[in-house]
Amino acid sequence: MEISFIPLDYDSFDWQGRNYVKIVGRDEKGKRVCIIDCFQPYLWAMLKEGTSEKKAEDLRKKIEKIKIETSLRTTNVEKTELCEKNFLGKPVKAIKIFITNYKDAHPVADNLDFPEIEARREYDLNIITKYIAEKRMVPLKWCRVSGEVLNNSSEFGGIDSAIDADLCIKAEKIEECKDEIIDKRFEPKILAFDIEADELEIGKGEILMISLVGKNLKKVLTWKKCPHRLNYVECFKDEADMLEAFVNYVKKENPDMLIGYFSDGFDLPYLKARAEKNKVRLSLGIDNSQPSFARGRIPSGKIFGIVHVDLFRFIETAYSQYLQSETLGLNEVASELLGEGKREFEHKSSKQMKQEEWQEYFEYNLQDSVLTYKLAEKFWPDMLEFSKIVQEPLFEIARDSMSQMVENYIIHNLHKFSEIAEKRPLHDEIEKRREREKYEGAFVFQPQAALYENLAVFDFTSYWPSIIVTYNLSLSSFLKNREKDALEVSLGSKKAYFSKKPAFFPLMLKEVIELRKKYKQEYKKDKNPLTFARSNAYKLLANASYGYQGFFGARYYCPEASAATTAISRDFIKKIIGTINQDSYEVIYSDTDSIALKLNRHAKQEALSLLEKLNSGLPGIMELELEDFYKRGIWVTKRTGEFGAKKKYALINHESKLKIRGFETVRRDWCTLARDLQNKVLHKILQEGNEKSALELVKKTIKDLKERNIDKKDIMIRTQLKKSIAEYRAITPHVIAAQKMKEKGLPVDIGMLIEYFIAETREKKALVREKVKLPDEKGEYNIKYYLEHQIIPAVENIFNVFNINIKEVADGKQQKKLGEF
DNA sequence: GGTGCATCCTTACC
DNA sequence: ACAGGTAAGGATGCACC
Repeated sequence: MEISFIPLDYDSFDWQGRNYVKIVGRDEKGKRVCIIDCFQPYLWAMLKEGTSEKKAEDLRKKIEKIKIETSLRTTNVEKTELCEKNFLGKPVKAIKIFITNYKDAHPVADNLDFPEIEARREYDLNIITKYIAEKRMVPLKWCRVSGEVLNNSSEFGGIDSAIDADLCIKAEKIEECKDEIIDKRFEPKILAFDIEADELEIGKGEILMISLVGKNLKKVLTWKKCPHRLNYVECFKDEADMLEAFVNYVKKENPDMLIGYFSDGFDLPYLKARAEKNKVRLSLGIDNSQPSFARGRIPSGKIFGIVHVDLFRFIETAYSQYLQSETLGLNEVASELLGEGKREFEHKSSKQMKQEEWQEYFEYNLQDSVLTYKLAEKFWPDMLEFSKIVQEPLFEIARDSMSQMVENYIIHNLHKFSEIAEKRPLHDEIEKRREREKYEGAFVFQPQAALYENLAVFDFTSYWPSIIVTYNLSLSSFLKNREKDALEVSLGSKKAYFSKKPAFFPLMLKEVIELRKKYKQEYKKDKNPLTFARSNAYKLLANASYGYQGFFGARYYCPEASAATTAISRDFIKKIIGTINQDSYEVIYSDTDSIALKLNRHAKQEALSLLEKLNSGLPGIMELELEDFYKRGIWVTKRTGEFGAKKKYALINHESKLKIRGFETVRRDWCTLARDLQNKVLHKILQEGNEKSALELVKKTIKDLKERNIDKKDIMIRTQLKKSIAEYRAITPHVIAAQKMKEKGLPVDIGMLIEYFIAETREKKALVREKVKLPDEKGEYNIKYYLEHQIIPAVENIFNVFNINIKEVADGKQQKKLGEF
C-alpha cells in the first residue's frame, strides 16, 4: 500500500533489541496513520591523518568484534564502512559503525580506544533527530510512504492493535512528495484544555474542573455544584469520574494537538498526580499510554500520538521580543494578540463559594481554554514553519530554545557538506567555557543631549549575521595559527585568523539570510500569517546565529568568531559614520547596527542617494537600509554627569508615530504614574517642538500627587523576583515585599512580579525598604518618595534639555502656594 | 551618623 | 544553563571620617 503522509509526532521504541521509530500523522483524507519504520543506528570513528588503507581495514575487523552486553540486550557492531567525510571543513577518513541499539552508542564509543582513532562522533545526537536526518522524513512535509499494512499483526508484539489509528503501516519506502499535494494546506485538529484546582502546589488539592475547547466543542467537566444551568457544564460524581471523562473526551475529539498554557509546569503534571491519587489511568496516548515527563528546567509532558504543546513556552522563545506585554501570562498575551482577556474572577477557597460564584468560575475556566485555543490557531503558522525549516518535530519546536533551533538547523543541513556532527560539550568543558573572559561587543555612539529636528535613521539588515557570512567567521574557518591569505582580525591585544575557504556555518547562514529576503518579498506581495511566519522564522534563526557561536553550550562554539564579528562591526559602523559626516550630514547617535543622522539642508531624496552610495561600497552581502525619516527626536543626559545617555531616546516620524527607547516609560519597574507622565511629556514635546504644555502637565501632576488625588493603582511598583528570597545578598524593596507576601501565606515563586508601594511611616525611616507595603495593606502613599524618586527623575532630564530645572519648579510651586495663604 | 563609592539588582537596547 | 555584550539607574552595603 502507498499513501501520502504528513508526519506530526515521532517516538522510538525497541523490539527484539533493535530500534524502531513510530510516526503518527495524517493521510491526505485526514485519516490518522501510524508509520512504523526500522532504523539502523550508527556512529563515527574518525581516523588519524595518514592512517593507511591496511590499518583502516584491520581496525574495521577489530571494531566489528565489539559487543556490549547488558541485562536488557546485547548490542553488536553489525557492520562497518570506510568513508571519506568532512569534519569541520577538513576531509577525514572515517569508519561508519552500525550498531544494534542506539541506546548503547555511548558504551560502544567508550570501547573505541584504538590508537588509529582520532575522535568518535554522533553518538550523542537525539535518535529522532538522527532518524529524520537519515530518512529525510521531515515533520509537517508531505511524503509518500509505501509498505505493508499491519492489521492485528503479531509483528512488534502486536503493536498495531494497541494503537488507535485508522491505518498502521510498516514502512518499506519513504520518498519526498513531488506531486501537487506537497503544497496542500494542513489544518491540525486542535484541542485546548485548562484545569482549576484549590491548591497551586502540584497534586496537593483536588481538580475542581477541566475545560476543553475544540473547533466544535466547548465543555467544562466538573464534579462540584451540580446540576447546573450552564449547558456546557457537565457533571460527574467525583474527581475520578471527571478525570476518566476528560480522557474519553480527548479520545473522542481525536486531536492532533493538545494545547495548554503553562501546561508543562501545571495542568498536565497536576492531572497526572490526581489520576495517580484516584487510581485512574490517564491514558491520553493513542496507544493508551500515559503522559511521560522528560526532565529539564521545566518538565516536558509528552503524549504519544497527540502533540502536547505548552503554548507559553513557544511564545516565550519565539515571540516575546515582539510583545508589549510586561508578563507572558495568558491574560496579557491574549489581550494584546486577540484583543480579549481572561474573565475576571476572584479566587477563593472552593468551600466558601456560593452558587453564583461557581457559575462565574466555570465561565472563567472555559474562557481560559477559549483563549488558549485562539492563541494556538494564531501561532500554528509559526510552529509549522519552524518545524519545517528546522526539521524537528512540533513537540521539540514548541520547547527548544533559539540556540537549540540554530543547532538543529545546522545538524539537519550537515549532509549537504558531507560533515560529521561535532559533539556536544560535556559538563567540564561547559564549566571551562563559562569562565572565559568576555569579549568586546557592539559600538554605541556617545550622543549629545538635545532636541533634534529632521532626522533619518539607517540600519544594517541582519548586521552581525551578514558579517559572519561576508568574512567567513566560524569554528571551521578559525585558524589556530597565522596562514597566508587568511583574514586577520585584531581582538584587543591578540589577533585571530580565519581561512577564506567558505565554511559550512557561514554558507548555511547565507542561505538563511537569502531565504529570509525571498520570503519577506513574498510576504509583501501576499500578506498572510503563513508568509509572515516563514519570513519571520528565517529572521529569528539568522539573528540567533551570532549568539550561538558565543554560547557555552554550543557544539560549534567559537568565541573568537563572535569576537571577530563584533570587532569588524565596530570598525565598519565607525567608518560609515565618518563617511556620512563628510557630506554635511551629522550623525547624532548610533547603536550596534543603526545610525541616526541630522539631514541639515539635505532633502529626503538626497539622503536616499547617500544611502545608495554607501551601499555600493559595502562588501559581500552587507546591506544598509532606511529605517525611517523622523520629524524630531530627543536625547537626554545621564542622571550623573553631563554626557548624553546611551540607549535612551524618543523619536516622532512624519506620521506622528512615536518610537520610545530606554526611557522609564518603557520600563516595567517604574510606577504607572511616572511612566504615563513621562510618556505624555515626550509626546507633547516631540509633537509641539517645545516644552510649554508639557510643563503645565507636570505641574498639574505634582499638585495632584501632593493633594493625594492619585489613584492607588498608579503608584504600584512591580519588580520581578529573579531568585529565591534567601539568595538575595542585597535586601531591596521588592525582596521585602516578597517576604511580606510569604508571611501572609501568598504564593511566592521565582519569576513572579512582586507588586508593592512606598508608604508614609510614623517614624522617620532611612531606607526605602522600611516603607514598603503590599497593595492591599492600609497606608497612604509617601508623597516625598513618589515626588523625588518617581515623578521628578522621570521628567527631570527631559526638561534639562530646555534649561528648566524641574526640581525648582516643584519647589517653586510649593512656595507660591505658601504665599497664597 | 553622614558621605561617597562599590556592588547588587533589574530592566532595557540591539 | 539553555544566544551575546552594552548600558542606565535605583537601593543597599560599607569604609571612612
